[in-house]
Amino acid sequence: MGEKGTQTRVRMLGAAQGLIESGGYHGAGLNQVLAASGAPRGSLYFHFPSGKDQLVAEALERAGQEISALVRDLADAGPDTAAVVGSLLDVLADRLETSGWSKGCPVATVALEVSASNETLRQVCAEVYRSWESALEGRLAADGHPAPQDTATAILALVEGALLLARVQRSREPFARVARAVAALL
Amino acid sequence: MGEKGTQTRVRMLGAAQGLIESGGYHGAGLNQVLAASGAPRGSLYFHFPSGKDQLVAEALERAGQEISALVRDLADAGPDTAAVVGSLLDVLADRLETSGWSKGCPVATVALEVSASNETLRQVCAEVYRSWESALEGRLAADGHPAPQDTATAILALVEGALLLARVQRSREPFARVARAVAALL
DNA sequence: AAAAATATGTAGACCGATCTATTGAGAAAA
DNA sequence: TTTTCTCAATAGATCGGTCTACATATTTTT
Repeated sequence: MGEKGTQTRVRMLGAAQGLIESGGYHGAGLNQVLAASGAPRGSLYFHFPSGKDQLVAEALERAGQEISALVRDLADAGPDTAAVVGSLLDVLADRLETSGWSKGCPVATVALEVSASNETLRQVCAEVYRSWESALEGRLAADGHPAPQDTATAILALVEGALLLARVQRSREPFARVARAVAALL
Repeated sequence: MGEKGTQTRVRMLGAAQGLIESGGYHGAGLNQVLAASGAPRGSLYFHFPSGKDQLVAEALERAGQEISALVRDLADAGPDTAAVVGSLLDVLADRLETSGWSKGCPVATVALEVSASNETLRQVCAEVYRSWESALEGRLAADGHPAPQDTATAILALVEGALLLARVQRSREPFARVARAVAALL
């Protein structure tokens, strides 16, 4: 794989990631991905021989790793779990608002869209959530928290719920309320 | 509106509701709605002159009212909020599992799909969530709970998060964990 | 070092399928 | 008879995917 090839590939993945995040699987039409990345149609099937599903799967994995890295960074920096989750909510709320309420959870939309119709992509999404959950659980266990597994799942559910509600209502309010609830929970 | 007309209309709404719930906006193709309801193409545009968006909007409102009624019934029956939320989670988990992991939140998928591209439907979804939230808040306030607003939003976020995670992972486990977290929260 | 051969990408025309929407004739109900 | 509603044919756009020709590197051969 030459230099130019990788560049095009990365551009296409980035374009797909952005479109998926704001409009899900069906919101990321191949024509739009191509237009956004400036690549012609043939290049897509050169770099992603299995077509759209392969492109979407790789874009989801990339997005998943980005959030994982974010959680890891915050987890290393924060004094305790409560502070970590607090700043995670802040970062996500900022990201959502500054994007014009279009960038919420990068996998939730696809997860719900395809969970009943595309087993491969469903598993990709499940794996992403699993990795986030275990990152949270690790930090909770390190803090000596009782029931780290239950709490990690609950925090993930709260964050996903907040992302959904805030996006639909176009308001940071759900984040603020959830943050206070998390403080009470931990 | 005659008897036969209403029947067709209701059948179409029901078909749309089911398809939307398992595959979202794009999962509910008009051909599928028509096939599932046994109605011809022309009838759809007779009963829903504004086309697909009107059909989807009414289906979402119907689904919203069904869940509102469920929450209201449970809220009237349960001894306290913790018990109410517990049985709500049970009912939703049963519904999800028995449907083959296809019936989660009836509005979440559409909400995420269209929140950046269809202002009308976005507002319909926002209104549905608002009504559920206020139903929860009412029960919390009646129980004399401190910060009923924060807690209602947090519970709704938890429930939505659990529906998402359980559906993607095809497991009741997220419900069980969230239920224990809710018990700790209340 | 020059030339030939091979691998790596680019480029867009084109295909069948599917999508939502429109139309108008005619059956059923009031 | 007039309104209500059904029914299928059809339109036009867009979808994901395939195909072949072409350009640009990289390697091999002479």
